[in-house]
Parts: sequence; structure tokens; C-alpha cells
Amino acid sequence: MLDFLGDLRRTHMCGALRAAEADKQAVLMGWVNRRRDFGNLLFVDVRDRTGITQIVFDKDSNAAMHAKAGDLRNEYVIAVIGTVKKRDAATINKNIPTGEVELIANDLRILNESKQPPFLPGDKDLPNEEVRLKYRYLDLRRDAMQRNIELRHKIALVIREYLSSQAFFEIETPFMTRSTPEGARDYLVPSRVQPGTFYALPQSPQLFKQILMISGFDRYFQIVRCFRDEDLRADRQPEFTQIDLEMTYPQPERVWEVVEGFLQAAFRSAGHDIRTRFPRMSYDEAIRLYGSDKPEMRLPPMTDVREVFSAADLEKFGVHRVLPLLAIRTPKVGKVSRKEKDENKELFGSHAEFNLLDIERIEKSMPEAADQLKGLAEANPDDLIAIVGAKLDSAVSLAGLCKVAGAYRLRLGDKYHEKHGAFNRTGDPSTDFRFLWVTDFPMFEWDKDEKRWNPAHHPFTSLHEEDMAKLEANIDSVHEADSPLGEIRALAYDVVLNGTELGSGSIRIHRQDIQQKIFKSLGMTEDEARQRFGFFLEALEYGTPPHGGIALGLDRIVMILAEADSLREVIPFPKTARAVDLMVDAPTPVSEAQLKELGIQVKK
RNA sequence: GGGGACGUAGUUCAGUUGGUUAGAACGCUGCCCUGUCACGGCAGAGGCCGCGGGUUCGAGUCCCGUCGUCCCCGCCA
Repeated sequence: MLDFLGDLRRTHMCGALRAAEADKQAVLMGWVNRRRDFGNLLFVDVRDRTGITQIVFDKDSNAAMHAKAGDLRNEYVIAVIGTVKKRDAATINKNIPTGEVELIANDLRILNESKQPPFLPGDKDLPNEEVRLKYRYLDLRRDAMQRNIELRHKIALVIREYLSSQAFFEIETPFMTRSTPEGARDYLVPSRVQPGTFYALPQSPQLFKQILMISGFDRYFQIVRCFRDEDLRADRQPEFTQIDLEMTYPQPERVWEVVEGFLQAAFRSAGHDIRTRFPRMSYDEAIRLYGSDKPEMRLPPMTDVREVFSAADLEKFGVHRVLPLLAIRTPKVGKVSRKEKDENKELFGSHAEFNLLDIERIEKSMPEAADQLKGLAEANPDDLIAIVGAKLDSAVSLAGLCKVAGAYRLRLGDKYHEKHGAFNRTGDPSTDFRFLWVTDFPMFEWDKDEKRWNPAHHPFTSLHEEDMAKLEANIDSVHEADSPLGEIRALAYDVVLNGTELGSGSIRIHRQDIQQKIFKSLGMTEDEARQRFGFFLEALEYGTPPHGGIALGLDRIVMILAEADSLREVIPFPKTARAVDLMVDAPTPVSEAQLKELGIQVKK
């Protein structure tokens, strides 16, 4: 029934034939994308990853083959030997690149059949995601997915080429390792050889890449899978791919140049020319102007209401008016209707161009922010007016308020900003990519649950030279909320694109004495530090050169360039929100025998 | 862990204040058709209304629970 491939060789891909190939013989192989049956004349579109070509079966010229082609159904796999024919002007299909030609079939081999698929790759409507993920192999046949995965390949390729040209070596690091001290939960792999012990899958190759610098490889990169056992989001998968790099003797600017170089190459491969060097903004500035450590730079900065209103004004407007003002009103942005202006006049007098959004609206659209607001107000015996108007000398309060404001502004959504003309778009998609370096992240952040300072990045992050004295002076204040530890700036930086964090990095600590001080400031005894990072502390003692690096999320870069709204669109085999692979149905229970071998009991 | 949306034919969806036999489109099957390219025409098959319980004379529809998918918060560079 079915034919064998034999020694038949494909001559062209299905998207390749053009008028120049007219009258030549061609052998195409691919899937039946669609058939159009006119009785004695049958058209079949054959598809592969490059496109589709129309095949013609004509009963008059070859009755047996026409009959055989009548058995074809969607998604059958076929090989067609035929003659390329230039189409008559009237029958040219301008919608496809191969539309000027068709293949007149001389021979047909049916290489495989297909059951009726739950959906067809050529369907206009997408099935729901559950079905797509269960039949991922069919979903991946869709043109959009083929394009996304191709784009991903191209981006990874040019990044490899660029970094290689800059003297970086791609070096593999272990997947089965011990946990590196980033914040997230680890995926664990039980050891059979040593029952009761576990490997961890890496959240990042952090310590290995630092050790590669100690080992003299000078410049390292890896396009590498990382694992984090945390809840998923549209832009967060439990396994994801990072462009990870590390280099010796760098100032932050040296790292940034490398990143800008490969991002430029990557974006060019996707058809976008971006300009380097990216603008830079300190963390403090980002919080103050955008209320976020990943500013959406297409929006103008927020206005500090203190610059516009007097303390007396603020008192008059009432507590709940102030935050929205800070959040959304920026001079020259948006239009306030006459009606709104009239309403606003009563409240704001000469500042009627400021729009009014009240607390009810915040509560509706962003209840948690309203809670935070209340929290802020509660934290200070004076109300919010006092915080905003008069007592903004407390950095924590201002930052907190700015964050709420920034989050609220974003929550209004792109549509809102679009409608009010807030987006500062150029019309040219290439220049609408607003990259930004956010620099000088704080070294420590206050954990209000544990009532202690924790590393904001990770404990191997170097600090500003000028802040060393501050560290030494406050080395025993890990539990003091108002400790100046919070003012210490790290040599840590993020690269941000249109409000999305693409990557994060830092200059690392290369001196053992400084590393000890950091651990001490975190309340860790020498013994504890040795126990957790002994191998690394030891390595630091054998001539460690200054080094630093960064890691960028490849998936997110591809997602943005593919204009996708979920990572699942650019990852071939992603997991659902509950971290399940619907195609292979993982995770699953394992047999008692397997567990026994590992010395593991599962609670029932 | 919390909040929200959704779940009806292979697929995408509709389904009225609870009321007789649950519909459409695409796909699928058969027949017709020699220039279509989302071909067209005729005929047909196809339903555990996610699952379990409850209210009711009567449940796709109301209530409770549960499972699954998506979005968000917490969490997470």
C-alpha cells in the first residue's frame, strides 16, 4: 500500500521552486497541506518548513497516478516526481512565493498516512493551548511555530558567532551539581550511588563560570539551560535558556560593550538595526522616575508631585489623590477632556491638566497596590500626605511609593497609554526597542519577613570601592532595618528592553578578604560560609583575577523579536502553568523499585 | 498558597428567565465537478455538555465539590 523511499532523492524544498526552474524535473517531499479535488483534475499543496508548492494531477495525462492521488488526505507524507511548469498568467497565485509555478506530477509515492489530526497546521483558528501542547508535534508544523523556532536558531547562531569572534570560548558546565546560591528553589536529582544525597540542577552556572575565570580561560560563554523550581508565568518557565558569559579584568562598561555587540547582531539577524550604546540609568533614578527597576522607556518618566504641588495643596487634595497623580500624570502626556478639566479645576485649580483617578479605581484595578498604600500610611503615623509632601527624606518610603505608582501606571495597560498618547513611539519598530542599562543596584535588600538584610543579587557581587567604608562600619547590622547597609551600591547591572528585564550581571568579588566581609555582614560565620561555599572560597585564594559577567534570557529575547506574548511560543516543548509537559505527560510517579534503589520513600 | 477567566461534536464557538429531539462553521465520510489555491455543489456521520454530588417534576443552564488550561499576586533575576 505505502511506498518506500528507496533511493529517491529530494531535489528542492517545497518553498524553493521559481519560474527560473520551469521545464526542469523536480522531486519534492513533504506533507499534504490541502487538496482541491475537481474530479478529473486534482491539486495538492505539499508542505515542508520552507513553504508549499502546488502539485497537479491530471486524469487525461496520467490516469493511474490521478487515481492514486485521490487517496491522499491531509498530513499524508508524499514524494512527488514531476516537471516544473510555469503557470499561465491567469492562474498565478501571488500569495505564495512558489505561486508562479506548479509541479506536474509524473510519479507519486505515498510514504506515510496520517490519522485525522485534531487540528490542521494550516487552520486559521488556533485550537486552545491544551490541545496544542498535547499534540505539540502538530502544533510545531504550523508556519508561525516554524518561523519562531527558526528565529531562535538564527539568534543563537549569531550570538555564538559574535562571542566567538570576541575571543569567548563556549564551555560546558555540569547539569548535575550542587545548588548555587541564587534565590530560587532547586530541582533536585537523587543520587543512587550515595543514597540520601542529591544533586541540584543549576539555576545558573554562576560559580562554575567564575571558576573558569580562575582557571585562566579569560572569556567564557555558554548558551545554557537553567532550572528554577518556582511558579510559572507567561514569561517564566521552569527550564529556560540563558546566554551566560564571564570575562576577566572588566569594568562594567566592558561587559556592556560585549552585550550590546551581540544584541545588535541578534536583532540584525531578525531584521532590526538597533543603535548602541544603550542609555544608562542608576537603580535609584529608575525607581524615582519609573517606579521600577526595569523601566518601560517608551513611557515618559513620572512626575514627582512635590515639584508641582505645595504641601498645603497636597493636604487639600486628600490622601488618596496623590498616588495616582504621581503615577500617571506626566506633563505634556495625554489629553484631558474638557469635562475632566472642569472637574479637576475644583480640586487642582491651575493644575487642571492633571488627570484625576481616585482610590476606588485603584482598588478595583489593583487591590494589592491599594493594600500597599494603606500599609505605607499605617507605617507612618502621619498620613500619606505627610510622606509625599513633607517627610520624603526616608528613602524607603519614597522608593516604596514610587514602586506602587509605577506598578499602577503599568497596570493601566498599553491600550490606556496608547489612547492617551503616552507611548513615545517613533513609528519605526527598530527605534522602538528602547534598551537601557540599569546600574548601581543596591547590594542588600531588607527582608521584612525574616527581618534581615539579604543580598539583592547574590553574595559574590562586588560593591563600589567608595562604599567599602560603609560596609566595614556596619558589618554587624544585618538585623537593623535602618542600617546604612541599604545604601551600599553594588557593581551590578541589568539590561532592560521596553520594560522587560533581559539580563542581569555584575562584577564579582575576586578577593577573599572582601568576600569574607560580605559573608560577615550577612551574619554568616566563617564556619557557615566554609560549609556552604568552601570549594569556592578556597578557589578564590589561589590567584583569582578580577572578573565579571552577565546572563541574558534567550527565550525572552526571541519572544520579543517574534512578537509573541508567551515564552511557550518560542520554546519547542514548554510546560504548563503547573509545570506539566502535556505531550509526554511528565512528571509521573515512578516504580517502587526505582524509589527503593534511590533510598527514597514517598509520603502517601 | 491566594484571586480571576474558561471547559458543549475532531477543532473553534453559539446555546434565551431551568422546559420537548443540544446548533453553526471548519474538519471528517460518500457522490458530482478540468484551473483551484480558505475551490464549489449535494448527501451523511459525529455529543459522558470536563468529572462527581446536590436542588428541581425537569439541569448544558442553578448550587457545592473536584480535575484541567490560561492570566495575575505571592514566589522568582
